Amino acid sequence: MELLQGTLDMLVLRTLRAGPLHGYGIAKNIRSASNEALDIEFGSLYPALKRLEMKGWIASAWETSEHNRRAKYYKLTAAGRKQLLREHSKWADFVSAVSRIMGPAPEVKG
Amino acid sequence: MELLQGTLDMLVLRTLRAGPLHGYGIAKNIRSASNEALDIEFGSLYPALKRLEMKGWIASAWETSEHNRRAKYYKLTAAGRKQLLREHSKWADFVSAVSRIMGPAPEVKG
DNA sequence: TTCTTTATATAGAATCTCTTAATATGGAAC
DNA sequence: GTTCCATATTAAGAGATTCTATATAAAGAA
Repeated sequence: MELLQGTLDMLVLRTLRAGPLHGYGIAKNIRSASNEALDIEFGSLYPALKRLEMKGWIASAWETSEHNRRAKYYKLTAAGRKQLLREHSKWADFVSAVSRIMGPAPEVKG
Repeated sequence: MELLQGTLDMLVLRTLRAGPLHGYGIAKNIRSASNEALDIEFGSLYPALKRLEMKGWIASAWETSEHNRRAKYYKLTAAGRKQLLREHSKWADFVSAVSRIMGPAPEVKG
């Protein structure tokens, strides 16, 4: 599923709240946590991780993965934690505003 | 407020469901219907209207507005109505998937 | 005649996501 | 040993949408 622009960063930060994880793991985590509804493309994810690190919201370190491969582990910084709160709150406001206009979702068609 | 990419078209279609309206009116309508939360920029709206018309989801005609000015009135086509259903349903699915991951919105800070 | 509101349009920048492809290694299967 | 699959990262380029800024124009009020 294509993501709406702007949600990826938030989803990544939220996923890292549970602890450090490498890129591949983040993507798998989001995918399974959403019941396969959200499929993160690596071509979107890695630029996003770079972005988030440049902004100081996550920090990275090379380590060995649980499958004995080298992998870059990312973890939330204190600033990232605050950013996550801001983004979550903003997202909730946005969804609420859009829902006010859209009304109840249409019936699922056979 | 910045819109998430992809929601503008849906909001426009939804607004036109109530009847034909010109661009300026659509923007004002969305703004007030969202309690001033969603502020549509004209630089986003007019390209969107062009896009929607090219796709056959809306049709336009020049008329005289309620303030006696020339204005281009847009109305939903049958295809636009179907498209609106699709987009609304997809939006609901997306919000549901993201919410599953994000959990409850954070408390509002003073 | 000046200001505010109504009304449309376009160019260009900024941003994000997606497609595609390249690279590399560990472990299992054969 | 070598082939295949899952794991893991990276980068280039395209595509799409939104935003900033600007130009134009006319009705009506002051």
